[in-house]
Amino acid sequence: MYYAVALALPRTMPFTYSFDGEIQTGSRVLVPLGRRIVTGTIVEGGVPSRDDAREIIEVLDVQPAFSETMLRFTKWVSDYYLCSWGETLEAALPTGLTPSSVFYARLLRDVTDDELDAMEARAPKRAELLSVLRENVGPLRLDHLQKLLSSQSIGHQLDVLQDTGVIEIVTEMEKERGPRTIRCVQFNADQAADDGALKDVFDELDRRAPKQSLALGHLYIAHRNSEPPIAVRSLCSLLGISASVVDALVEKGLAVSTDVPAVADDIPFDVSLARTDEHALDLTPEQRKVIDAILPEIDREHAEAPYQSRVHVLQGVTGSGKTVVYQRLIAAVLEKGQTALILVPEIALTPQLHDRFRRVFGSTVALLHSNMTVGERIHTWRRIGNGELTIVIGARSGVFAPLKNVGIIIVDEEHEPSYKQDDPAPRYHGRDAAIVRASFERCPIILGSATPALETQYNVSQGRYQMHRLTHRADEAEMPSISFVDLRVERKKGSLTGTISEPLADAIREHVGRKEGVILFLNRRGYASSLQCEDCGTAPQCPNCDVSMTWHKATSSLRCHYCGHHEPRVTACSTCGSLDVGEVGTGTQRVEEDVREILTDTGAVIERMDTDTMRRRGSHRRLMQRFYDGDVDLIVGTQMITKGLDIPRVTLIGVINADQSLFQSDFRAAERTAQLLTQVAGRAGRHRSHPGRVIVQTSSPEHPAIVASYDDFLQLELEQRIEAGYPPSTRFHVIEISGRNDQDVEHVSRVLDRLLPAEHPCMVRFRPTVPPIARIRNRYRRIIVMKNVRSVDPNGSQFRSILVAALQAYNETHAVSSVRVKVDIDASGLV
DNA sequence: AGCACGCCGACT
DNA sequence: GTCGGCGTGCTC
Repeated sequence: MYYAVALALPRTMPFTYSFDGEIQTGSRVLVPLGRRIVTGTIVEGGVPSRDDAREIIEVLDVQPAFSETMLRFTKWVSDYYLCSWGETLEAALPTGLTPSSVFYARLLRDVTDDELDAMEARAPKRAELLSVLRENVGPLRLDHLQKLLSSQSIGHQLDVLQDTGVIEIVTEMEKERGPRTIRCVQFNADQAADDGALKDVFDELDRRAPKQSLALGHLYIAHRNSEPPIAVRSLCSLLGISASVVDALVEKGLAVSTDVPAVADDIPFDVSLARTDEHALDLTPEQRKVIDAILPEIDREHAEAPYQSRVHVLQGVTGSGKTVVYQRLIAAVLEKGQTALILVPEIALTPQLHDRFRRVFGSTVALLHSNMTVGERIHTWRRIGNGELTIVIGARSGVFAPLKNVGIIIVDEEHEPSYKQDDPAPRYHGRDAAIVRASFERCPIILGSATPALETQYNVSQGRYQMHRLTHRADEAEMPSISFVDLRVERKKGSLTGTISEPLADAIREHVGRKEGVILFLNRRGYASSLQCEDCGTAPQCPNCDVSMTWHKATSSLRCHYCGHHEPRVTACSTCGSLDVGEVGTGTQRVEEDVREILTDTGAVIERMDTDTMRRRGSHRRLMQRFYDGDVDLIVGTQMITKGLDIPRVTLIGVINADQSLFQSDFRAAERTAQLLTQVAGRAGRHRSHPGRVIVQTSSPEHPAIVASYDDFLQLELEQRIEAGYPPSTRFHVIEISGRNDQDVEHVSRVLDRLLPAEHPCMVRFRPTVPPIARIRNRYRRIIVMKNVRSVDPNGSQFRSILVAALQAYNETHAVSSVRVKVDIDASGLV
């Protein structure tokens, strides 16, 4: 029997393998690939035979990892975003469920010092390899060995050593890691059968090993009270004993130890930041209306005519109670025995959301996020697959959660750019993929946001999506008052304290003086400033990328955001040698210093929140807690601050420079700016007793993205986009060509330029250009921008066949492997 | 994507 | 001979 197996190789069709037996479609299998062993997925059985077909080594699943629906869905993603099916299937599986082979080197005999010395002269590399291997006891992983020798390739040396019989290469499979476990102990119940024997045991222990007696006594009482096994660590710290005491009890058979899966996401957050028992809360009339509109789609009978999945948009101002609407609808879905999928942009930043769902739905809520360990993720994924967990809250990749019988999908903050994946294939959009999944699942989908994306708003106006609005805050708090400070005027007056104008400074003092919470928001991508020579204007550049490096004062280092390169502070300008190198630009660190100056001697506690300070697990949550409790007066932060922040104490929000995200060479810059400002303003003034205030500093107080209402802005922006031929009137795609050698890259860009038709009614295509960042990670770049005109080519099929034909022609006849060609469908706009 | 294979130039 | 540094082509 021959099977089509999808492998995570770029632009390849599934491979054919043989197997003596039946395997269900969607199962993961281990197959040989060259000299490696990799995990693939059975996508079809009973395919035509091939002479060169090799045999499937092992079937990894009893129950297929992918359902029929998920196979069709992942196939759609691969076709739409132009990658191989195997790449999408790999992205859909948690890391760790796609084991592959690992190679080890093992020393076969002793190597003497003399032998090594002799080798040193002729083959230094080989000698070094052997000596490293000799130092280590046992086999050494080849990738580890390569790192130890800091070498690109050690293949040749290994071959020679293997041929001469000094070493052997062992192949092993990566072991699949289970969930993180905690070692627990409990009393061995068999011992309790006979009270007399038990007493003897304790008497003996009291004489010989009092600590063991103490521990056993504790375990015995726990056992009598039918308590669950206790963690060894807790027992030890409780009784002040060491783990060896417990080991001894286990050794004697008096106690049993078990490994219990640890639950990762139970970092307690004990304040109920909002309503505690929201499920019992009365709904506002607006909420009621939305629920009533969507509920019939959930309550419909299966027997009814095939249901066409509907897309609902829920536009609700901050605090209008979107979450409650989600919860009510999900409750209805669960009642029918179905499951629910919730996508959020960045889970690590929205712990409250999880708390709120946990409170209502208990332990059936699964969280999938990047901070989980491999084991935790696998454990959760399995429990979702077997129906133990019925509600999934996940980031972008959560769209691939193995839920069965999905009854509703919710994409919260649907406008967030982070839903678009851009580096490893598939370069999919989480929201758009979710809409497609909903249609495969035949269930309704809700796109929620206070500031819907322009595309979404456009689809509403075209009648494709159904709009629902929540215009009032559920807590009946008033909307904050917004005022603008013209930075141009303030600058002329000379009234700025660094980055902060006098009106904002006054407001900060006033609100902090009243012990109310203040947030200062910096809306720029990135978070640090850079250095610049004051004589010639040169800024230190990254050696690998054509960008200026950012200046991190705390570590006194320069860093590149694109490749991660970092180096210590430069003392002199690399171009003119001047020693006057100063800081430019505004980062949170800079703003923090300015605030400290303004609040000197007030004893105010000021904290910073950006990717730098929030790297550690749980630090975001802890800072929020302190802010909530009033232990922190003011937070300076980046966009991160707009997420999941729900703190009544906050009565003043200052936007340091609203223009900073406005003038970027990207067609979504204005939209993003308007969204950020609307979102951040919504964070103020949560209670009637504390009216909120928002102060926006800007140099363009006339720009609609800054001063207009969000809905008005969308209207204006839509006209401009249509005029310029940008989404939503077109689909925006980018081909990126990159490589080490600029000439090769240039050559390939010309080849592609030739292969793609210059003109076609269904598209507007640009000639290859050098992007604003001409080099990243030492690779030179070109881009070809293409706009697929929707009015001519409604479903994009015309454009698709043109593009696929060009790429195929390139790969078959012109491909240069030193140059990489990547296609970004529905690109974000940042090139 | 990995990885082997082959070719070249440098060094010894 | 050794070694590193590419570019090229293949993996059922």
